Order: sequence, then C-alpha cells, then structure tokens
Amino acid sequence: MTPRLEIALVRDLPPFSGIDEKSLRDILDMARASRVKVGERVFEQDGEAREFFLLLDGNIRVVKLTPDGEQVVPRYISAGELFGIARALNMETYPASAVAASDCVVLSWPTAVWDGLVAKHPTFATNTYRTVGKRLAETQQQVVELATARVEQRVANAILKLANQTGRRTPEGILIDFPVTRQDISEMTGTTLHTVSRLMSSWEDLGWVKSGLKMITLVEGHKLVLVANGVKPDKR
Amino acid sequence: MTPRLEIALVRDLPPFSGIDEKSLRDILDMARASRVKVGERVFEQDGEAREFFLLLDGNIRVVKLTPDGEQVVPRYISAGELFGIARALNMETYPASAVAASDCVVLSWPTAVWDGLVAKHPTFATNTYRTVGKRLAETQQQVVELATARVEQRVANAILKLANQTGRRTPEGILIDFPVTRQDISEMTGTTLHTVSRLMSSWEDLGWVKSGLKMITLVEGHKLVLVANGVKPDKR
DNA sequence: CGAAGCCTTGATGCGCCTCAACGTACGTGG
DNA sequence: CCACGTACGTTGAGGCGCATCAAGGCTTCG
Repeated sequence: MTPRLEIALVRDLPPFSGIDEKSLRDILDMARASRVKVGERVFEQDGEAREFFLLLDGNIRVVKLTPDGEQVVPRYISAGELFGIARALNMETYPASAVAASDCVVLSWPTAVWDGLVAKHPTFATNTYRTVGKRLAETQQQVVELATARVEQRVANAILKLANQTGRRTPEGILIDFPVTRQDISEMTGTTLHTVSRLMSSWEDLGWVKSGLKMITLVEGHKLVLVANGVKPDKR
Repeated sequence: MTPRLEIALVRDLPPFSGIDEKSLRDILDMARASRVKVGERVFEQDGEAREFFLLLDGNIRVVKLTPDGEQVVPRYISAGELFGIARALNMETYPASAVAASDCVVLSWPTAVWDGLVAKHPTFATNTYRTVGKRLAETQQQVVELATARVEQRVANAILKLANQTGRRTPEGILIDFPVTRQDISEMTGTTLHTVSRLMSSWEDLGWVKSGLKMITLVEGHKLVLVANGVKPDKR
C-alpha cells in the first residue's frame, strides 16, 4: 500500500489556506500523487473531466486548439495551483489540454469527490472560487490586451508574467525556470515565432534580456515594463 | 411599502431553475427592483461590489476601460442573466462597468446576503457557478479568436453572437433588438469603427445583412457563418 | 555523426489602422 | 415646425506593423 501523503506538502499552499490539519488529512487521503514527464499530457481538451488536480512541482502549459489546428496558450500553471477544475463550474469536459512544460508532480482527485469535499470543507470551496475569479479576471485582461495592445507590448508582458510567476534569481537576472521556446511565447500572444525572435533579439542587443535555447533571463525588467505599457523608446 | 415581487417574473429563468417556490419567495424578498434608462450605468469598474444583479428586461453592455482610455466590450448581458456577481468569486470590486444598452429593469441584492443565500439554497449556488463556468469558457474562446482570427471573422462572429442572444425574427430577417453602433461592434472585436463600417457595407451590398442607424438585421446568417469560419468567398 | 528541433535574419506584401472629409438621421429648442 | 447641432455612418488615400515566404546556422540527442 502507498504511504500517506505528507500534510506538509500542501499545508502552506493558497488553495488550502485556513484549513485545519484534520480536514487537510481528510482531503489528502482522497488524493493520488503522480509524476508527469515533460511533454506528457495531464488531460486532453474536450475529454471527460474525471479528475481535478493540484500541481505540487513543475510547470503546466494550458493549451487550446483551434478548429483549424492552431494552438493558443491562455496560461501557465505553476507549483501550488489547482488546475483542471472544470467540475467546480459544473462542466463535464476540460476546456483545454494540460501539457507538462517541465517534469511535474501532481495530486489528483476523482471528480466524484468534489461535491462532498466542498460541502464538508467550505473554506476549500471559498479558496477555489477565489482562484476561479482570479483566472476569469486574468483572462478578461488578456482579451483587453489582445484587443488593444501591439505585439511588442504583448510579448513584453508575456515574458514579464512568466518571470513573475516562476522566475528564479540568478547573478545575471531573473531566469524563467523551465524551457520556453519562441513558439510558446508566440502562442501566448497571438503572433508568430518570427516576430517574437526579432523582438527578443533586439532586446538582447539592448541588454534587457539574455536568451538561449529554450531559456530566457530577464536582465532589466523595468525596461520591459515600459515596452509593455506602450512607451516608445526615446523618440529624439 | 413596496409590493412583493412576483415569483412568476423569475420562476422560469435559468438562474432559478430547480428551485422550489418557497425558496424563490425567500430569495425574492431580499431583492429590490429598479429601472435603468439607456446609457445609464448600473455599476462602475473598480467600484466596491455592494450588490449583485439579475437583468429582468433590456440589455446590458459590459465595458472595460484600458489605462490609456480605450474601451473593450467583453460581453453583452441579456434578459434573464445574472451579472455583477463579483462576490460569488470573492472579489471586492467589479472588474468592469455595466451600461444599459437599452432601457432595463434589474433586480438587485445586497452583496451581504450572498453567503447566506448560497448556504440556504445550494441549487442557486450551483446554477450560478455554472454561469460563471460558461462565461469563463466564452472569455477564453474570445482570447483564441482574437489571437488567431482575422478582423473579418471576428466581426462576423460578433454579429452572429448578438443575433443569437437577442435576435428577433422579422420579415426581413433576424433583427438585433437594441441599438448597436459600428463603434460598439469594433469594441467587441478589437478593431476600428471604420473597418466595421466597410465590412458591413460590403455585406449589405451582397444582401447578407441590412443595417441602418444603430440597427442591424441579419438576412443570410449562414453566409456570415462562413465568413466567421474563415471561408474565403469563392476563389475562382 | 546525422537528423531533428530550435533560432535568426532578410525580402516582400497585404491587412488593417490612421487621417481626413463629407453625408445623413436624430432630437432639441427657438 | 423648421433650423441647427450633434452623433452616427460612409468612403477614400496612404502607410505601417506584422505575417508570410525563404534560407541558413546552431544545439542537442539518439
């Protein structure tokens, strides 16, 4: 038999804030831990939502496929976040696919336990709905951005978001701590890998970022913030 | 004292489906009805979320303002829908403004009653979260569209959505039943009123729509569906 | 060591924004 | 009821931002 999951793993994560240890034990005992290797999928768009998940370690890329085969990446999930919670919103299928952007450790619960879980642990329900609210707000913010900002601004913003979410301090600057390709960025921002490449090259020339293969380091974040806000570089 | 609100007003609306009449009475007794004239605002972006609302009649335009003063319209609310339900997601302020697109009748509840209400009437909570789920899915769909579809497709789609939501059959075709300007459409699709005007003129020449001042009638919906799906008009 | 995946950089063109000007319906007050 | 002002709509000309097409270099891994 598998060992019990450690409460310490999740106790301090936002989804479980304010929940006492006994309840936590109860919740954890319904979960199953598993590993997902980079590139593997946790679940598939339009697939039946049989489980919901908590990301313990790693990074998940959420991917939507359009009818004509293009990909859009509406968000990245990082450690400590719930995902695949279609069931919380009474949906029967996942609205997008979830791909491991790096090696991951996830907890999963059968969807069937959801109703009992929120009934028994209202704090957990509250926390979850707060998360949903944040995601809805973020998504609407994306709509606004796509509708009004130029590519340059959107790409700068995407890099800043990634750096904030999963950045690690290094001597060089803030390193985005999992493999990200130019194509990934383009799918987050509704542009092409070519345009992203050109932009990043120009920023690298200016010394604002450092980038290599699947690797981005933010050197002068504040400069990118200006770009993201549509400030034109010094028009003399 | 004001008369009690009629249960018949809301009994058959989706947010109240599956709720017995006694509970309905209870819920309704906490509500207040009011009228909002076209152009007036029900609530303001970033304002404190003191109430949540149900639209009984009319149409509400949801508007987001960008830092640099541009407007984006992420959705329209039509009769029978809840709106301003920030509180359901533990948010303290409204993420957008709500403007009456036509004369409206709305019910409103003080935010303070929310928690008691969902506790006492779980069916209502479930219905609400289903709505939230649908909106999140729609919003993500918008992101995909803005990221991948050309203006032409997006505008066609916006008109189709409006026609589906609030269209009224007339001898000419399906009439969008409240005033919509070219600018409104452009703010829904992230383009300019000029481009919308040009597109609609060309569709009018083809006989696919009829349009006048603040008025749009869909004559050949299936043609617009093709445009929305990116089918190029007959390339021989 | 070769192949596949990732990145870069140029050339070209077009979709759509921007700027500009004018036409048209509405409603408001004299 | 007509005259005017205002808001809405149309249409043209011009140009820029970014996609598209094309070619080649670099890294990683089997």
